[in-house]
Amino acid sequence: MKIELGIPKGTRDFGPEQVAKRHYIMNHIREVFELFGYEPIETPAMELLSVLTGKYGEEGDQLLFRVLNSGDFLKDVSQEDIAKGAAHLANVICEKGLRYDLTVPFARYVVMHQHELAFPFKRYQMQPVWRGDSPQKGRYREFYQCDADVVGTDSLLCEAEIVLMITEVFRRLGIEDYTIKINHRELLRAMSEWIGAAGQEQALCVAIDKLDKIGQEGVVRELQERGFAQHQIEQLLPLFEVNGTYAEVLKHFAEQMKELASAKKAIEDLQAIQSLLEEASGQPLNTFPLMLDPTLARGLSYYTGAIFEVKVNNVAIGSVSGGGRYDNLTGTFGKEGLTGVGFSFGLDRLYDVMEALDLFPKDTRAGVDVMLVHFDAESRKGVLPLLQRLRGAGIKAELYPQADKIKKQMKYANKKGTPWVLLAGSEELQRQSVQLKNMHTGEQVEIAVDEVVGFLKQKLYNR
RNA sequence: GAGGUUGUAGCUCAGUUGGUUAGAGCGCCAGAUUGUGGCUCUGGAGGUCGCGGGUUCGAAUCCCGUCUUCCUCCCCA
Repeated sequence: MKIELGIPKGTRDFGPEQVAKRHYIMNHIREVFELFGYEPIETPAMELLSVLTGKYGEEGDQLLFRVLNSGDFLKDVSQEDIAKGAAHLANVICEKGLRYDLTVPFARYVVMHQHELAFPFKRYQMQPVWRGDSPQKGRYREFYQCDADVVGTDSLLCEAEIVLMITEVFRRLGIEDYTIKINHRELLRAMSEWIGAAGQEQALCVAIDKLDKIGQEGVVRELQERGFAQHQIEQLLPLFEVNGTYAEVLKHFAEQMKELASAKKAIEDLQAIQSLLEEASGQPLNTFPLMLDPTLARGLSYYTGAIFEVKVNNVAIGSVSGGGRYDNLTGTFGKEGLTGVGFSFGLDRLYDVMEALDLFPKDTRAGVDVMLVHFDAESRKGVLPLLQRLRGAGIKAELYPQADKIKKQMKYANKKGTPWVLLAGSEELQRQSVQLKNMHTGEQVEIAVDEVVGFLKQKLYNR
């Protein structure tokens, strides 16, 4: 019987080469997170739907993958439930779902473990998340987020350090041309108040967020469709023509909206972030690729303060990182008064960016340094002690396991990109020596068994 | 959720207005080279043309459905 092979839509397999590259990115991110004092945690792939729902806005809830209850999931279903439709029924027969991001599970974790934690609590987390939207470029149904959050402090130093972490990770990865966009939810609120549309900032955000995609005319049309009056739109438009440096944009808004409390809060925060960033780094703000973008909105509904998004320039992939401050995410889990801020790298998009810009080093693959070829049972036995000596010395080594022809063994090593091959037949073993062949250059030397470790160490580490 | 696109050998793709036995390159296997990969030469294996139905004497080709791929919108990492 032949079964149909495949993997679910929007998921992918990763081969050794891809995994090596993914680890390369994750290792750099991990190092930077730890450098800034964040500690790792992990949480389950599944969360209770009661934890997940209602945190991501309406759209987000629809993109949740639900997990069917085990056993007889129909036993408590009534005709009434069925009549109420699929959306209702899903809540009856599913009580678990795959996590949609790492921030909400983190908030849940903090509340559940609050007595064990030292606040401010700084954690990082690199795990897959799942979203049920249709796959396309840079968009997957299963992808990894590399998330760093701190809860229990409203210090804007955290925001400044997020900028520092982003720039440090990008520096290490070799990504040079990128933009960190920053905005503030209160500034968006101020804008909606300013045009007399208080409470409609959600609709406003969705429309103006598209400015760079559909242009000003498109945004006007979008705003009209969403029920904004002509005079409101006209009042709004000049705000987006403001461009210039972070400080200039900030100054513009400070002058325009000084009488609004919401604007005041946003402006104070953004100014504080600027000076903290300058003080922490010892560099003026213009050395950072930071842009104050009043049209940046971000859909996740739990953000309340500064929001971030990072875009790599000249690569057609969506944002590779995003985040922001959320004032009361733990409140819904019963722990009031905890404010948090965090951000996340999208590993898979970073991977796509690195690939597009050809930024991966050539030797990320985790193969062995040397493969031992054997000729027969006798020579295999003779070479086995050497295998362990190599490994003992920290040299990655393997012995081709079965009795195939030399040609086939060599081919195997070549295909895996193994840089060195060690051959030892009865003649060499009798002389207490082996043949070492460099697979890149084709050069081969005969060398005493006792000198192999030293020789390879020198060749491998003194390049 | 809306629109478009793709599917033929392991991979990348040809395949004419529907017409004999569906092709190429790369890869794979074997040999040239019985203790040496990568280059070269020779030979070989490998396909239910995504799946289901329909039109036709005849379908990879036309029609319908379905799944899948990739892309755009929405939204996001």
